[in-house]
Amino acid sequence: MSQREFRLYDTLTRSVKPLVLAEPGHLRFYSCGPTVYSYAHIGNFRTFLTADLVVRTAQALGWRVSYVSNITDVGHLTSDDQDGGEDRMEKGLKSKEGEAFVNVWDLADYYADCFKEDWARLNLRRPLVWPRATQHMREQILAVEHLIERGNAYETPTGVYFSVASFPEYGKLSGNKDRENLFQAVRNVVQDDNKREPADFALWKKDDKHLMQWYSPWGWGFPGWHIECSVMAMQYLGETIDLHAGGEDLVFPHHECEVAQSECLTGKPFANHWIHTRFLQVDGAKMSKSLGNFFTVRDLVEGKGVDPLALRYALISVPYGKPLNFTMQTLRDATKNLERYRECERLAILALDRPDGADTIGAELDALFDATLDAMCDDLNTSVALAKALEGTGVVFRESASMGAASARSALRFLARIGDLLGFLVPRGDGPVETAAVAAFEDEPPALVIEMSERRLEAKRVKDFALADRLRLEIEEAGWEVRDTPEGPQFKRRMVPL
RNA sequence: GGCGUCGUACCCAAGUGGUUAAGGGAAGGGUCUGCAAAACCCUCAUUCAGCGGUUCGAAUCCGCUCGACGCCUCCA
Repeated sequence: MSQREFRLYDTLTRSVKPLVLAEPGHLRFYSCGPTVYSYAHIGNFRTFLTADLVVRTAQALGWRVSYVSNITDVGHLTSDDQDGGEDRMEKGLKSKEGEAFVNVWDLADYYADCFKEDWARLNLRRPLVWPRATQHMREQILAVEHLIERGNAYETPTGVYFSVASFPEYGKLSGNKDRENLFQAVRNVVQDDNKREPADFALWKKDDKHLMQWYSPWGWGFPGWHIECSVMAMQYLGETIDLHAGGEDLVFPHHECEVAQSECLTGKPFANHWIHTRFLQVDGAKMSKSLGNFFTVRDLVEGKGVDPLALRYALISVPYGKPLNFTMQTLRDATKNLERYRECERLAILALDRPDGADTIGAELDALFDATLDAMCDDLNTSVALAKALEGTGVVFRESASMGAASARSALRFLARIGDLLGFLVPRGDGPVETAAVAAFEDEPPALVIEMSERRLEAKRVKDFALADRLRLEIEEAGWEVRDTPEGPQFKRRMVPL
């Protein structure tokens, strides 16, 4: 369909290079998802949005996409670790919010459901599967057995460990190649004297006291953190995948360890291309609960009345490879732009009823869509993509007064394509974002507001403008804005001051 | 200690060797409007943290200085 190359920065080779598919036209893509011990925050979602934009761009190129995004529901602790490490799921259960759950399984299910809800709110594409670690225990145990058979892993009194020395390429992804540095880097984590090398990491932890445990050839216990992704990626996508994604923190140790395990299991490259999303900051600092700058999607949407699609727009406004400093101003800017698209769409829909006329904007809009897609293919340059897409609204607005139905159809087609590619526009009447929060921005105002509006219209008719203005203020106090248009009053939910 | 990123207007931000330094937000002026809102038009960096260097030519390459930040530890 398209001759375009999809270029992405590759962590492994530290360069921007075209995404090469093992099977032409079919992208096999694995993205590391969250651990469901609490609500996912907007930083998590920045990473998932990167994956979403990869999927959308690939689809715009006409590729078939096999997209897998896991859910980690085993609470790996300070993982490779000593017994003092605290399990995150367990910690979640002991926390204040955790009191509501009967056990860690219940907790995991709850947070996984919330995660999917937030996923839908931000209009992320659903993956082919959402595999969960607990549902692939057998495969993980088999993988560990194979690694022992191949001499890449060994059993100790506390578990089964991967021998880093058995895989000379260990460190190729993160650059942690230097032995001394590597030992230095892991010095605090690894305090198991039975390990052959400090950098060796756990494939299986023996623990018959753990809240989540399974029976294995090594007795009761639970799997190491890294093995689940190796196993699930290979199960759903094959031994070599085209692209693997995650947050920048996962480069080491998680992805480094995935590479080691997977390549020792198959003797083949695990992933041909790796992308990592930079962390999001809030008000210039790392997001943390203690700084009070920690946001979840639901905090913003339910708590502050933020339009989830505006949140999406804000979160993709800076390319994934650069840090994004999220502020309320970011959100305001995004909201403003999104409103512009919605107004643009409204005018185009109105123009649909006019005579056809000549399509005066179709070609220009097609070119702008191409420019937008080009930007996305250039290492997901969302800043440029957003700029090009927004130019399209200007084209439509300039024509809007004289626009015939033919042009209107082109405008709507453009908006639909941009919506597909960037995901912040949802086709009317369509339901991928099936939440009340989104609906709230499109629904009718309450009867009281309608009634005030009618009184205001009457006041305007009799030219009692003082009364009309007073009524407008009252409507605003009720949380709505009125705009007078040739088609009658338009209502818009008043933006919550951020 | 190791690895890495960034510093462009009031704010966000593109641009990484060569026409007038994208775009958005905010701000100011104008058109339109009973007034607004939306939309449209105009204005808004001789300059890219600072200092040197390379080059015919640098925001873009090199060096130093200053400043901000991330990872290496559970983390997206």
